[in-house]
Formats: sequence, structure tokens, C-alpha cells
Amino acid sequence: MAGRAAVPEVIWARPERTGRGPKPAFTRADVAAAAVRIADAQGLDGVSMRHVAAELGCGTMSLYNYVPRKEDLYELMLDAIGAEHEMGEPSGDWRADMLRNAYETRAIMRRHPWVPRLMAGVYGFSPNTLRYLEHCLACLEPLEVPYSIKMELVALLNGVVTTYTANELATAERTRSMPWSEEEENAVRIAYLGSQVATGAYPRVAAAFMEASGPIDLEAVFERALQRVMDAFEPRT
Amino acid sequence: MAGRAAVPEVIWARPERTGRGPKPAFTRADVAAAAVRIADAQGLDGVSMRHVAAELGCGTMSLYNYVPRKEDLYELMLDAIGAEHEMGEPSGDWRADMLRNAYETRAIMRRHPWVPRLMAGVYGFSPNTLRYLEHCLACLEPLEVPYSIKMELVALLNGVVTTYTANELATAERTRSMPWSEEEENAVRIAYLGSQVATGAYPRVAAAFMEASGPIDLEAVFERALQRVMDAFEPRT
DNA sequence: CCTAGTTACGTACAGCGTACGTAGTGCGCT
DNA sequence: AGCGCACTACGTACGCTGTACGTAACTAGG
Repeated sequence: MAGRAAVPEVIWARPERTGRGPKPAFTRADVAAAAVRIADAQGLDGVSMRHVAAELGCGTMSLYNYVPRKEDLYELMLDAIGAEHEMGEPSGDWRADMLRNAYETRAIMRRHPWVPRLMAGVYGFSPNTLRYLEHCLACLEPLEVPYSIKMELVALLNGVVTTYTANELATAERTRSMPWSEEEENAVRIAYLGSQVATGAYPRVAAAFMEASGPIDLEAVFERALQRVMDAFEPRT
Repeated sequence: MAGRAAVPEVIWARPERTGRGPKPAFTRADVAAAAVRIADAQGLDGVSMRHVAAELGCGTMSLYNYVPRKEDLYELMLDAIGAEHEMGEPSGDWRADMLRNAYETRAIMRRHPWVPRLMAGVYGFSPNTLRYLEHCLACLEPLEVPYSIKMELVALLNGVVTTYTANELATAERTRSMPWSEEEENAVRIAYLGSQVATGAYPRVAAAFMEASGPIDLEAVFERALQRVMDAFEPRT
């Protein structure tokens, strides 16, 4: 592979090993794991080709033998994350199973707060993404609607999980490289919000904040959203 | 403003002009507009401090008088986009109004394909975001549920719009800097998907693709998702 | 009026992705 | 068997990034 390809390429379609030449020092999984380790420890901005190479213990440019562009490294990372889904045998209760899947996805994202930011830029199926989709369809076997509708349900649920968890994690991931804490930043933002609401320019927003007595139960909000989406797909009795 | 602040700061809380010193050559809106113009024309990666400064016709470092960090430039851009919502008088039919809002949001994102990627990393309310939230609550006036539930509905609808449109736009925004077209890349990805499905390892995914006769009607899928979410919030009769 | 706070901006630096060239290795083919 | 080529490894170098810092010009408040 002398130069970079002038034609689109999916990294998963490229064989990991062709047989010719000295055998690679690492597997694709090694590379992905190293990148994930760095992202977990230092945030997504710590994932540079140089750092990942150093983590693996090889020269920077050697990385390009495994990954043609940095973007493909991102795809490797997302796929590695996808392997963390448990995907056990479906129970026969599709709502329970999908709820479990959603909570698991959220747990994975909390373990790897950089995932939402990565998902916004990358599109396409990877091996583990496909496995997860297959698993979801297996869980939805008892639901008697066409596959097209099942796909829409999976997409909708994943979308809800992603946006909810992304909002929860955005500040955490961002303040990582800042000299202040997540709590300090949130306090400042809430203070601004309060000052704006106090101007009276947003009466209904103000009323909404008045109505909320204590702190919001994010857990309950999350689960309610999922249940509502699933309600909408329950076949009419 | 000698050095950078060691304490969190919301750009909207910082006054645009304090009165002392020579008056700035541009307004905050000028800066935002220049950045948006570049992002529209060259993609989000074209938005560098140097390019934006050049677009404005000033030195690079002068930009830092208007925007303490690049991230704040992003917030300016998102706020500028928020101003494109029409926010007319609510009709009294909350479903029609919210549907209209959703379609408008999608239209805005299509006009500015970099918006989804930016939304993944930035959190917090800006003046126009607040205006939009207030507008949504105004549209939801006829819906007789507590404000907390209305907020959840707004969040859920916005989430759906964002994830659906993001998926639609991800490839477009990414292939912008590539030597190949969006169609070519999609073809390669679909070819890979087909080859994987053909292995038989994903029987249900295969069945789902078999079932789909023609190309998917993305428009119908989008609208169905919105309707379903709104269904779930309709008070039980 | 003076001076402190602001705008403007050139220079400089560390870090980034990656193009390119070279050296060494070992499988596949003749 | 052995030639040749595809592959691995990696150092160097280039253009680009965000932004810290220093300096000069300017203007409103005391």
C-alpha cells in the first residue's frame, strides 16, 4: 500500500493480513484497545496518532499500516465498544429485553464518555454494530410487526439513548481539559440561565422552572422516554 | 482581558462592549455570520481561527477579543443557527405546530450540515436556544400536562430530529474533504454490508433487507417517528 | 487631563495528520 | 531454489492548527 487510496474504502473490507511480508506486530484489536485506553484515560483529544503509537510501543507512522486514516481509527474504537454489549439469549419479553439493551448502551457510554461525540461524525455498520442489530432483532422476535418497523424502533430507541446520554456526558468530557470542574461549569451555566429567566423574557420557561420543586430525577426521565417510545410501537389492541 | 480566564465562563454572560477602549470593529453577530459562512462553504473543518479572521478581514489574534476560546465560536455559530427558526404565532393545534418545528429544524440542519456534529460536543442554552424553547412551550400550551412533561416532549422530539438528520447528513459532511463522492462512499459501504449479510451470520438482518422491496422512504420514516413520539404524549382518553 | 482597560495584531511554539522515502522481511511463483 | 514483490517499520518533513505573549494605538471614566 504505497499511497493513500483515491477511492472510498471500508476498513472492515480490507483484510487484516494478506500473507506477504513480515507479519504485523499487532492485531487490529490491539490498535483499537490502545486507542480506547487513551480515550478513557485522557479524553478523545488525547487520541492522536503519535499517542496511540506510543501506547502500542511503535513508531508513529507504523500505525498507518493498520489504519489508512485517523477516521478509521475512530471506526475501530466504536466497533471495539460495540463488543461490550452482552447480547444474551432473549427472554421472550421484548420490552424488558430492549430496556435492558438501552440501559446497557447507556452504561457503556458512561464508561466511555467520548462515544457520543464520535457517533455524531461516523456512519456505517461495523462487525459488532451488525451483531448488535441482529441481537436487537432477535429480542424483537415476539413483536408482531414487519421488520421495517422493527428497524425504526431500534433506531428510535438508540437515538433516545444517545441524545439523553450525550447531554449527560457532554460537560464531563469537555471539562476534562479545562482548569475547572464539571460542577463549576454547570453552576456558571445555571446562573446564566437563571439570570435570563429572571428578565421575564421567557415566561413559560420560567414557569417550567418554578414548577420543578427539587432536582430532576434524570433516571426516571430516561426510563419514561424509553417506555413512551416502546408504547408507540405496541400493536393496537 | 490580558490572559485567559481560569474560571468557567459563559460567553453570553460576557458583555459585548464595556465602554472603555476603542470600539470593536465587528459585532458578535458579524463573527458568528463569518464562521457560519465558512462552515457552509467549506465544511466545519474549514472553520479555523485564521480562516474566520481572514473572512472578517482582521488579524487572527484579533478574533480572541470577541471569543475567548474556539469552543465559544462554536456556541456563537449554534446560536446564530437558532435564529433561523420562524417562531410564528402558535395555531392552537400543538401537534401541527410541533411537527412544523421539527421539519423546520431539519431544514435548518440540511442548510447547515455541520450542525449535528457541533451539537454533539456543546451543551447549554444560548439566547436563541432559549427563545426556541419558549416558542415550543407556547406551541404546547393546548396540551394539558405539567411543564416537566412538556420539557420531556420537546427534548425527545429534538433528539429524534437530530439523530435522524445527523444520520442523513453524516456522509455528506464527511465526504466533503475526500476525493470521492458521497454516492461512491455509500455504494462501498452498502457493498460491504451486503457481503456481510450474505455470509448468513446475521439472519434477521438479512430477512429485514429481503423484506424491503424498494428504496426506503426516509421522509415517511421521519414523519412516522415524530407522530409516534407525539402519540406517546397524548393524554389518555 | 491622565491613566487604566481595551482593541489590534505580529511573532512564536507545541502539537497535529500525514506524504514520502528508505530499509528490511518473508511468502508466492517460476 | 531463489528471485521478486508486497508488505512492515519508521525517520523526516511540511503545512496546518489553537493560542500564549508582547507591544502599540486608542478612548472613556475619574
